[in-house]
Amino acid sequence: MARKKAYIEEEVIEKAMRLFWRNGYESTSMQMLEKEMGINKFSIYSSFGSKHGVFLESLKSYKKKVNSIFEKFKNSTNGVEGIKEFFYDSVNLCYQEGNQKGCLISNTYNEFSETEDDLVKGEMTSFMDNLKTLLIAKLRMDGTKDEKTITKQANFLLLAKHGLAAASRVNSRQEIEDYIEMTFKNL
Amino acid sequence: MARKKAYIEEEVIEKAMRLFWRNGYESTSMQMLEKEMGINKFSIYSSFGSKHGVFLESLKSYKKKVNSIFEKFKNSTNGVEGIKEFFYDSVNLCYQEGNQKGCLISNTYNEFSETEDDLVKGEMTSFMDNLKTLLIAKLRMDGTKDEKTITKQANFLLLAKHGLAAASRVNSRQEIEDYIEMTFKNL
DNA sequence: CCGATAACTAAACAATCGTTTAGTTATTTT
DNA sequence: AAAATAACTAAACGATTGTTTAGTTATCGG
Repeated sequence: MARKKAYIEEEVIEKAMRLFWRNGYESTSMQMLEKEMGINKFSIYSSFGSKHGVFLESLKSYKKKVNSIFEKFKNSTNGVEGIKEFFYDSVNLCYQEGNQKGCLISNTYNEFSETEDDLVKGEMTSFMDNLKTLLIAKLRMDGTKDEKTITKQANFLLLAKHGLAAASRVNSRQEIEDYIEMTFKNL
Repeated sequence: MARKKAYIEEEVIEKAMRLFWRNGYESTSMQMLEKEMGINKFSIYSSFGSKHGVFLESLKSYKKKVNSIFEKFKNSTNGVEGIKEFFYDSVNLCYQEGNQKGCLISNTYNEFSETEDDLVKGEMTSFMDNLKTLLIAKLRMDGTKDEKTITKQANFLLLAKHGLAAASRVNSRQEIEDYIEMTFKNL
């Protein structure tokens, strides 16, 4: 052993994540990352290998935030009402600290949809698949719908969720909440 | 007068627009524009001044496409049913030529939301304002709703439209159409 | 306390970014 | 046909991109 790291990797990734969240991948430069993370380029590269590596770790860091919301959602036994609560929780994350950065997952989905970055894309699709499975499970809870409407409503909600995330970059929180209410009025 | 231009500005901008539509502003380089537009950097700069100028013209070119859809929408006397048709028309544009590039306006809205580019942002907000005015006018047509619900439904539809545009980058056309049907089921 | 080693600083890397400029080619007008 | 002029080609611009590397500093185990 020799000299110790003067930073904690989890902490600097959290900061990097916030930068990517706000600006996206392409518009965030190593220079900006250096400044925001508070460490030298060398340290960034020795810890995460590349800018791409920093981004991948940032995605994981964001997913941790989302996971606690997912966990609550998973444990809910309220059916459709539970989905609605989950939507509210997700929106709250988008407006954290008064910011309007949208959802990092959705932002990334959009930015990378025309690329061939399989690593990032893999993270995206696995996320969406998990969400869909969860939605279907919750929709089944009410016990009144047939499988066909459940599939349809799950797709609907998945798309609404993605739309919400996109809209939370440009719409006010009030508009978003109105939208959620309207969406769940007849499910 | 001397030598004539070997290209038509409208035509090369149409090509540039398709590139921005697919990749966004930041990820599209002058090199790519040269290749796609089929003209030299010099010609691009002498015609449009800068990359930013090319983008602004591209936005206008896209708006022309949208305007024909708007025009039809404007002339519709079908109220909510007319809005639904408008949504379908808009989605068709997003899936033009079998592509899945979303809507250039929405894509731009997302990409530029954290910038301070007032020119681009101006184009965006004016677009959204026009759409909202139109939506309200159409919602009034049915004559059964009070102003409060009209405002609420207009906001809802505006957000749904934006969400649809975002989703059309990653979702299948069938999913999008299901979403539209579900959205209009109770308006 | 000393040699080993890992983390740091800072400078440089090649490549690419958007932009400009010098030099050549083609068209128009006199 | 010659002079004028605008559009072309192509090379270079400085700045910035992501990445690497050489040299220094700090901390560890022996």
